[in-house]
Amino acid sequence: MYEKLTKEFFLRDVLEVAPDLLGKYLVINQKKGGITRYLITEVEAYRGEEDKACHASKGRTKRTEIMYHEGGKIYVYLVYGMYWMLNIVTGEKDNPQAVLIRGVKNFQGPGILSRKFKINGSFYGEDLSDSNRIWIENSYKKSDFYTAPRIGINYAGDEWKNKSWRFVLKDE
DNA sequence: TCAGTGATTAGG
DNA sequence: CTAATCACTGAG
Repeated sequence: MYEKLTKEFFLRDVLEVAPDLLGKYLVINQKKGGITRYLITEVEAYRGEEDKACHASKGRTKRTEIMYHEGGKIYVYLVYGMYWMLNIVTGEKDNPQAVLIRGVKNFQGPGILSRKFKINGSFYGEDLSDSNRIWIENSYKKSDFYTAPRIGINYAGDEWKNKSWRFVLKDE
């Protein structure tokens, strides 16, 4: 049986946690349909107030508050009036970072992923190591991945737009 | 390519 | 209160 990841896993820097999440399992427990596991295939890192693509670059607000907590919590928000984005807060307290779950096996795209899993605002702040409806499980397979620029952040300016902070699992 | 869609944010 | 913005998707 796989092990649920504990808080320590998420307390590291987002650039360590993000690639480490590839090949692990996102586990969703829905009342109807029961427990399902999905292989994480694509993620992006958003790192600190200086990262112009990170929501925390605009400082601490009600929405970004959770990113200032210590790692292991869920950060969700609605974009374009339709799509919930699923993020995992990483790093130490007062160091705003998060990993966007951009794709799982058979479900590429963060919007449709959340629609399928019925992720919504009620997941905001949920603790991944202490939740009965969403968590991450370890896997022992070696994950080969490549990196690429993040998507949908043209507003961030060249320096941040061009960083290869998107991590994609190979051969999936 | 481009519009739908509504929470969030800054500003008056 | 107003108006702009937006870590997306699916249709054409």
